[in-house]
Amino acid sequence: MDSTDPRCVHARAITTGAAKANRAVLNNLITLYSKSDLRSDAASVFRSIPSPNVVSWTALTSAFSNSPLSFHHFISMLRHPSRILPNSHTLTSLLKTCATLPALTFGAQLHSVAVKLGFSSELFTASALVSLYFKTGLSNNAKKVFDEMSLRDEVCFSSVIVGFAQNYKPMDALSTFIEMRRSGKASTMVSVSGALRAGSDMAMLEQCRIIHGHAMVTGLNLNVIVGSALIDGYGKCGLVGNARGVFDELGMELNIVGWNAMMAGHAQQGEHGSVIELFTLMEERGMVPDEYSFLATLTALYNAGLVEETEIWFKRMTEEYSLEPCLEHYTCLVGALGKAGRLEEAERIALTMPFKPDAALWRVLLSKCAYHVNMDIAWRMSDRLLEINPMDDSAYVILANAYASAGRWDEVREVWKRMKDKKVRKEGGKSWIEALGEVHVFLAGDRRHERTNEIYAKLTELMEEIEKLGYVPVWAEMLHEVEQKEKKKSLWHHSEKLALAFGLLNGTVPPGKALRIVKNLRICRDCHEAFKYISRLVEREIIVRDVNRYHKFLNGSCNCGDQWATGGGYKRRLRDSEYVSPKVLEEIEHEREMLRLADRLGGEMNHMKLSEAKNQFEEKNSAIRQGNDIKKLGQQSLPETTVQALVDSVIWYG
DNA sequence: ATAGGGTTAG
Repeated sequence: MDSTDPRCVHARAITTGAAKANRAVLNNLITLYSKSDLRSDAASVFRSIPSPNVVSWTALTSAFSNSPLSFHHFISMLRHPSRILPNSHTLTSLLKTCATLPALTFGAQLHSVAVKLGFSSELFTASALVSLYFKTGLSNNAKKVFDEMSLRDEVCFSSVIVGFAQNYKPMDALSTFIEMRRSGKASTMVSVSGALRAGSDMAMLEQCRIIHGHAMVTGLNLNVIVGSALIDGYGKCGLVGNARGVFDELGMELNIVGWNAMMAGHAQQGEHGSVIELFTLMEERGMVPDEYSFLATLTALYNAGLVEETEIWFKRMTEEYSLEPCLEHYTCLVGALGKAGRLEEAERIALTMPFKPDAALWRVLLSKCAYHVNMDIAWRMSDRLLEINPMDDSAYVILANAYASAGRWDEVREVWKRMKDKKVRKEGGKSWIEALGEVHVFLAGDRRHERTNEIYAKLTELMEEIEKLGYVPVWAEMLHEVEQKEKKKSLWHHSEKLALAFGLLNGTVPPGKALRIVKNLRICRDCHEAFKYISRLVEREIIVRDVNRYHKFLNGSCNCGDQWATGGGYKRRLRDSEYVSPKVLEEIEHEREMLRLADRLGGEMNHMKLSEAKNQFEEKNSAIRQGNDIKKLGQQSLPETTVQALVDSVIWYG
C-alpha cells in the first residue's frame, strides 16, 4: 500500500489519534475514500463521526453523487435530531446529481430550498441549477437563473453555452460565447467546444473557421475535446479535408470520440471506403470500435445504397463485437432492406426490434414503400407515422409524391384532400446560404430579400441556359393539371434555387469559392438535376447539405451518384429557431475583430479579476443571506413542509 | 474541510 492510499491515510490518522480528535480529518477522509471509488468505506468513516456537521454530511452526499442514494443521505441529514441546515456546497453537489440522473422534480425542490436559504444566485449553486435546467430541456429556466447571477465566471458561462447548444439554440449559444468574451472571461475547452458545436449544428463554416482560429491563438486547438469538436464541426460543414487536418495534427492524442467524428464526417459524404479504412486503422491502433463507430459505418454504407454490406456490418456489430444496436442502427438496416424492396421483412424487424419505432424510422420505411410504389404497405406506414404525430405532413407528402410518380392523379388529389381536411400543413422548403460571413435564408417563392429582382433575373437566366445544355425539368412529383408554364415557375422558385442564384450574384460568394447551401428538407429532384447542369455551366462547385446528406455538384455530376432518396443514419435537425438572422452575424463579424484583439492582449489578467470580484460578491451575498426568511426567523432547520416536499419528490428516484 | 461546465449521435 502506498502512502497516498486512503486506507493508509486512515490507518495513520487512527494510530496518531488524529481521527479521534479531529472531525475535519474524518471529513477529509470521506472525500479521500470517495475519490478512490471506495464509497462504502467513505460511509463507514461517516458513521464513525460522533456528531457529524454539515461538512460531514455534504462529504457523504457527494460520495454518493450521481446516485439517488445521495438524496436519501440528504433527507437523513434534514431529519437528524441535530437539525442541520444545508449550505451552498450541499445544495450544489445535490443539484449536480439531479442534472446527471436527471431528477428534475427533486431538483426543483432543491431550487426552492436554495431560494429560501439565499443561495440561488450564488456562483456555484446557480451554475449547477443552470446545468440542471438545460439538461432537462428547460432553457428558459436556465436562462432566468443565469440572468439573476451577479457574478459569472467562465464555468457558468460555459454551462450556458453548452446548454444552449444542446438544446438546439445555436444562435443563443454563440451570442453567449460573444458575451463571455466581451466580459473578459477566458475561453476554455468547454466553452470553445460548445461554440463549435453550435456553429456546426447550423453547418456554419465561417463560424467554425473563426472559432478554429481562436482556438489556435489560445492553444486550445491541441486539446482533445476541442479537437474532436473541430473534427465534428468541419465534418458537418462538409470540409472533410479540414477535419482530416485536425485529425492528423492530434494523432495519437485522440480518443475514440475524435475517431468516430472523423468517420462520421466521411459518412455524411457517402465516402464509405474512407469510413471502412478508418475503422480498420482504428482497430490496428488497439482501439475498440463502439456503437458510434458502427453508426458511422452503417450510415455510410446505407447512404451509398450498399444493402448487403449494411446487413453484414449490422450483423458484425452484434455477433463479433457484442454491441447492442440502438434505434438509429436499426433505422439504417430497415432503410437498406426497404431500399432493396424487402419491405415486409423491414417492417417485421421494425416491429420486433427491442425499441419502439420512432417517426423517423416509419418515415424511412414509408419513403421506401413509395419508391417501390407498394402503396398497401405505404398506407400502413403512413398510419403508423400519424399515430405518433397526427400533424406529421410527411405522412401525406410522401404518399402523394409516390402516387404522382406513378401517374395516379386521382389518388394524389385524394391524399391532398385528406391532408387539407385534417388541417395538416406541408412544411415549406427553406434554404440558407453563407456569403461573406452572413447567412441568407430563402423560402420557396420568397421575395423578401433586398436583392430579389436580381435573384429572380439570375435564376431565369440560369434555367434558360441549362435548358440549352439539355436539362429537362423533373416534375414527376407535381400535379399534372397545373399549366406547363406554372409548373416550371413553381419548380424554379424552390428555396434552394433562390439561394443558389443569390450566391452567383456579384458581391456574394467570391468567384472560385464553392457555393454552400443548407436545406431543411431533402433536396428536390428537379433542383438536384438542375444543379448538376448549373455546376457545369458556371464552372463552380455547389455543395448542398440537405436533411440526409451532402451533395457535391461538380462539372455536371453529383457525388451522391443520384442516391439521393435515402434517409436514416445521421440527420441534420433543423428548426425554425436555428435560422440565422444576418443581424446576429454582424455581431460575430465584430467578434472576429475583438477576438483578434483579445488574443493579442492575452488572458492572464482574468483570474485576478475573478478572485477580486468573488470577494466583493461574498460580502454582498452574506448581507443577502442575513436578510432571508429562515435566518431572520432564527430557525435552525428547514420548515417541516419543505422537508416533506423533498421527501415526497425523492420517491420518484427510488 | 464539503461544491459547478466537456467532445461523437439525437
